[in-house]
Amino acid sequence: MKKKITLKQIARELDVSISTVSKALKNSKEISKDTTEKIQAFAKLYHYKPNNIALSLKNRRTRNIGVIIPDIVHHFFTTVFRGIEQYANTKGYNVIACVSDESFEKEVINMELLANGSIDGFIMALSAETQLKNDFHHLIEIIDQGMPLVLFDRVTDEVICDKVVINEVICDKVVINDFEASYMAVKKLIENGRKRIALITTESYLNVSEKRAQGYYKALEDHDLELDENLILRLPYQFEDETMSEAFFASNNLDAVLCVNEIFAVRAMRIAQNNGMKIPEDVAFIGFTDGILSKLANPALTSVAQHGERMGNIAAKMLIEKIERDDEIERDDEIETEEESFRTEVIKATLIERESTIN
Amino acid sequence: MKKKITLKQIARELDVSISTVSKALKNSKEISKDTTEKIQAFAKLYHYKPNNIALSLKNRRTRNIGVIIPDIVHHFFTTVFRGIEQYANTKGYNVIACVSDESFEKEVINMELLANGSIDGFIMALSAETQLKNDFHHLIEIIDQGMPLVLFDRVTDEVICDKVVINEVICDKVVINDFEASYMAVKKLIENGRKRIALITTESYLNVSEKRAQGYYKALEDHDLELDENLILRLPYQFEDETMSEAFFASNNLDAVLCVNEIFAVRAMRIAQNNGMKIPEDVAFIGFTDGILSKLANPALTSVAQHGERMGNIAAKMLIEKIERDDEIERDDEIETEEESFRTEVIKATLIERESTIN
DNA sequence: TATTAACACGAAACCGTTTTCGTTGTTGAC
DNA sequence: GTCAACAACGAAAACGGTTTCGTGTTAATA
Repeated sequence: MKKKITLKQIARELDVSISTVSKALKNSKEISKDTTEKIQAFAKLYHYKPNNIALSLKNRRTRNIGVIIPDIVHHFFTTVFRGIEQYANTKGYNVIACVSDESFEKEVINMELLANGSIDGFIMALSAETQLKNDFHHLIEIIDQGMPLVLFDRVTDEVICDKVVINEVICDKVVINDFEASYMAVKKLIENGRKRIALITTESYLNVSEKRAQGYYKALEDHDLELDENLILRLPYQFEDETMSEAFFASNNLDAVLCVNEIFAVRAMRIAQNNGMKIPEDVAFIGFTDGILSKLANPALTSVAQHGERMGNIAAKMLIEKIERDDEIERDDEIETEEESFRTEVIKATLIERESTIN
Repeated sequence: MKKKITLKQIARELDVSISTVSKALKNSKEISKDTTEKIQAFAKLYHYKPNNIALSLKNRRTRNIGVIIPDIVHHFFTTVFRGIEQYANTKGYNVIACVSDESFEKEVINMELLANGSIDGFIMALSAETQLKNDFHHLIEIIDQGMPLVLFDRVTDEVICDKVVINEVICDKVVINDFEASYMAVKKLIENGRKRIALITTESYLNVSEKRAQGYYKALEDHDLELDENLILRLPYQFEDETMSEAFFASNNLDAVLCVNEIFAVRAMRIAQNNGMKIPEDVAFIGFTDGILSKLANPALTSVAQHGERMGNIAAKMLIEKIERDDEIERDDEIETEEESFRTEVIKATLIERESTIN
């Protein structure tokens, strides 16, 4: 077992100084050709690689980015994660992953842990509990420390106070146009002749669910369909099948269902089928999150693609740009504080039509 | 924007030395009560937290563990990941995630990157390409450097040469009993009266698929069923639906199918159903990986649970134990080199019976 | 021949901690 | 009054690099 070799050891072995070794390995022209070759040969032989930790300390940059997501066994989040990882890797960054498990406390703890030097910036989606509590002090603190932060999907909303937008959490964001996507989906159903369109959603503190519900309301309204509260089913985020009663399908005479995620949709389809309904003849289904479930469901589910991978790419791009811009500013002696700007990138969702709506 | 405060700044501000601050914050009795209180109050006020990078450099321990998996948008791997993350967090470790994307090269690059000080140990599942090439020099190098390594699921096999076990990659491993699980699944089908049992698997370089195939062979043999090559379908890992021909189901008169993963199973079920076959009356299905697809398929899929979360827990436990044991040894002056021991932990898979086999 | 520039290298500071080993100043014992 | 013991603190090394700024040697120039 040979531990990794250091500059110091190379220096001692070749009887030169540490600085000489360091310079030689970077092909500095300060060092003679002979010495350089000798050192490089030796370094290669012993597989010398500079120690990342030492570099991080020196440069005050880790080339790590922290990603905090509510759940890892979750198609959409992993898709975003993949997008982040992909982009980050091409730029020479590593990803440190933490899972908040939908818990406020774990989110806070994880952030504090990572914020103490381990990473150069955060990309995260808020936990359900955080959204419920509406407590963002940990985010604000992070931002205050000058640590770049990008929120995606589950972001904080603008807080409007006396007609003034007071958005406490000022940072870059990446979202999809949930409202419009939902609106278009419902519009599509209406155009297909559906009249009794149900909505299956989560309890409403989840930001995205709420926006999707809003799109649903607006679409109904714009097409002169009455909003029937009986057609709206609000389920806990993690629910058991019994919660979704067959009665909902049997008694409501519904002919279409919009679900805020694909799991709800696939479960609902099963219950409807068991209830003797034909899909899409009797009832059409549209879900959100175009994941593997949508593709492999029977019938295949029409679904709103959220383009998670692209979202991840963009989030990573925004973060890394900010990190490297900060880097430059720090190097510049001229402290020309160009006003920081924060963007909210909106990705357009697209409806993938499959068997559950096409007849 | 206030950057994080350091010991040095506290020291300057309070007009004491850095060492005094450091000691005071750890309640060293070397420092007077007065000074200690003053320093702690100041530190608290400015939210002082020690810099992880500096600590890592000093302690030569990062409290990070590197996880390399072939794919992140993958139910089983994310389950394991969750298990790793869970356990690691309780022990104060963070997880750095890298995705090899089933590519040998990316696997090597990621490992080299992480191995230079960023982490204290690896947990990984081999990429498909790595298994195909049978090239493990990167693993051996890592082990040689004294970096703890735990393989899970996709592990290296023992290489047997002249009746001597030459397993080049000597490290801890966590696997499930693929052979037995497959055997039991087929046995169950046979006991249910199935006689023409098909196997849908991947191309055979994937270690686990091969073991599952072996279990299938053995079960047939032990129950005096002939092995019919026509009943075995080998598909590329990522395949299009067209590859899985309806002819396979139509012409083979089969009455049961064992699939090495749930995606294959769900797709196969669809094709069979489209072919007019009733599940489970005409044909029964069993898949591997008891994921969300199995639960939500229609009919629900009987599936071999691989207990990914437990696997992750155990892998993390094994790794962290090794890391901390190394730690102790390093601290010990007595260099009593107790022979290193490596374990292969086998997790027992369990068959979750659902509608696709029960009639 | 004296000056100087180029060359090749080393010393030391620095990143932010921890920790060992002094170094003071005070107190108590003899 | 001397000495040891102790309390309270600081200096410095170490972790593994990078980088600035010398410094000594040689060769070219005036």
